[in-house]
Amino acid sequence: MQESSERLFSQTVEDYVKSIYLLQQDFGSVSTSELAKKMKTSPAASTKMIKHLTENRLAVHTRYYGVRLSPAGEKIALEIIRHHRLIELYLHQALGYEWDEVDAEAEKLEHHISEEFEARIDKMLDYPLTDPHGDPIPTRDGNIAPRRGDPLDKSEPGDTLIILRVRDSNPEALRYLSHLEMKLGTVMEVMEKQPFNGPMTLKIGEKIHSIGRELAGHIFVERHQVETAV
Amino acid sequence: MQESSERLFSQTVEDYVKSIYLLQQDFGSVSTSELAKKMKTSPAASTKMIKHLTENRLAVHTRYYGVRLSPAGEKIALEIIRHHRLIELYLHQALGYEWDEVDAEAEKLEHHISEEFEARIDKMLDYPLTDPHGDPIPTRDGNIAPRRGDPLDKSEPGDTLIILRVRDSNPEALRYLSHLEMKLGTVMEVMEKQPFNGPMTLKIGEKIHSIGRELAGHIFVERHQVETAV
DNA sequence: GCAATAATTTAACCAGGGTTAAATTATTGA
DNA sequence: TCAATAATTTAACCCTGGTTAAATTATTGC
Repeated sequence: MQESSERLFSQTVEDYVKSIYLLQQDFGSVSTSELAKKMKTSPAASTKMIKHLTENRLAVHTRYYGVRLSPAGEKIALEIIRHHRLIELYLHQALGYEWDEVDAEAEKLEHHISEEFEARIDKMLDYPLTDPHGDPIPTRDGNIAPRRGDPLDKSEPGDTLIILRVRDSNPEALRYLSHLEMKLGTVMEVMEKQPFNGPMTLKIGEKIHSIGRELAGHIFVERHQVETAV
Repeated sequence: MQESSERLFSQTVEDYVKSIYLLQQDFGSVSTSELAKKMKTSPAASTKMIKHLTENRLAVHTRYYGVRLSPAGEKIALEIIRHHRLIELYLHQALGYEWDEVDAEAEKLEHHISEEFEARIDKMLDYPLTDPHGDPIPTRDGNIAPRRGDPLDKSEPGDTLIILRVRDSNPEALRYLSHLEMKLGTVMEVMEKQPFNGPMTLKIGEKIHSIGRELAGHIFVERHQVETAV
């Protein structure tokens, strides 16, 4: 297919750059095999693309070590991520998608909307700051707020917490969380934390739930200020 | 890039099939060069794709004569056209796009929406029958109503007409028509038709407008039944 | 310190969808 | 009818983004 007239880099390049961005924010730099795994291709394909990105000054690579985006690469990543998160929120707010359904749809659309479309949904959503999973939406000029919250599995019994963000990677997990009434803004108290990486017991409203440590690591929380009477 | 898991044919194939459909509805069968022109590629590329479509039983080709879609090809074309026209209408109704802006945006999105998305906007628009240019929207099971209206340049002075459909191909023309208050449903009377392919004079409300014969050929109308008192 | 293992890179290849140039077939007008 | 022209097809090529297999480099355990 012929490349769109207004796009500078192919959809494939956009996808790789976005993936590097998301991986490097957790690990600083990204290995060939991590990238290959995320892109569902062979390490050889990953190596080739890294070379290509480096030649186009979108990334900096240290052989046998890893890759990082250059400022130019980061700019592109943030544009795509902005599209992705705006679309996710739009699907949720305007079309009634659940938070576990938005990622897959946004994944396809993010490369194909115009600046016009971006501007219109941004306005319609009243210039939102976060997507349906609590991730920050980059601004049009390429700024992004830090991700909020600490992993729930680091909290201790007695803590009263509010959910600020969840990992968007696993739709099943998201559906399970909805089912437990755990959503953005939900307030809960940590009751117990079983040893040997065992489950955590949480009090949500009047209900008690128990969730595994791994799932807890996908939920990001902050201490909740208990409201005080005047 | 890797092909999407749920799509059977590439976006390029989808685009060619759609173009063949649109061309063949005017001319019965489509020549290599017509197709190449529409796709903005070389005739050689067009020939190759025609061969590919034929091998995949999406089209039937007679060498040095032309190509037609098979029923399977037509089915794919109608799916894409359904996407296209639903998206156009959605952009118009839900996001305030003008009728001259919707085509370009829909052109890109039509290949990347899910069945889910299609179903949701279809419902939101209350199962519409036509797009913002008056073209019929195919049903989900692949039926399509005939295109309505006859070209305005075939009408004669004295005719009272209603606009049912316009060619969507030229955004500038569409903008010009809006500017003259000529939209779907607009009623007008033909006052004059200059000889030698000269302009037509039209009465719209209390205003008189004159438009060229070629533009008139892009407007499709039907005799308007004058409302009679009870 | 070095052999075994794991990760990375290179090499050789493939398919899709483009290109231009040359060859072929149809069509048309004298 | 037949030469000139126009359209179409074929051939040879390119680029992107994949693959697998082989070669190279790092890392780790003894």
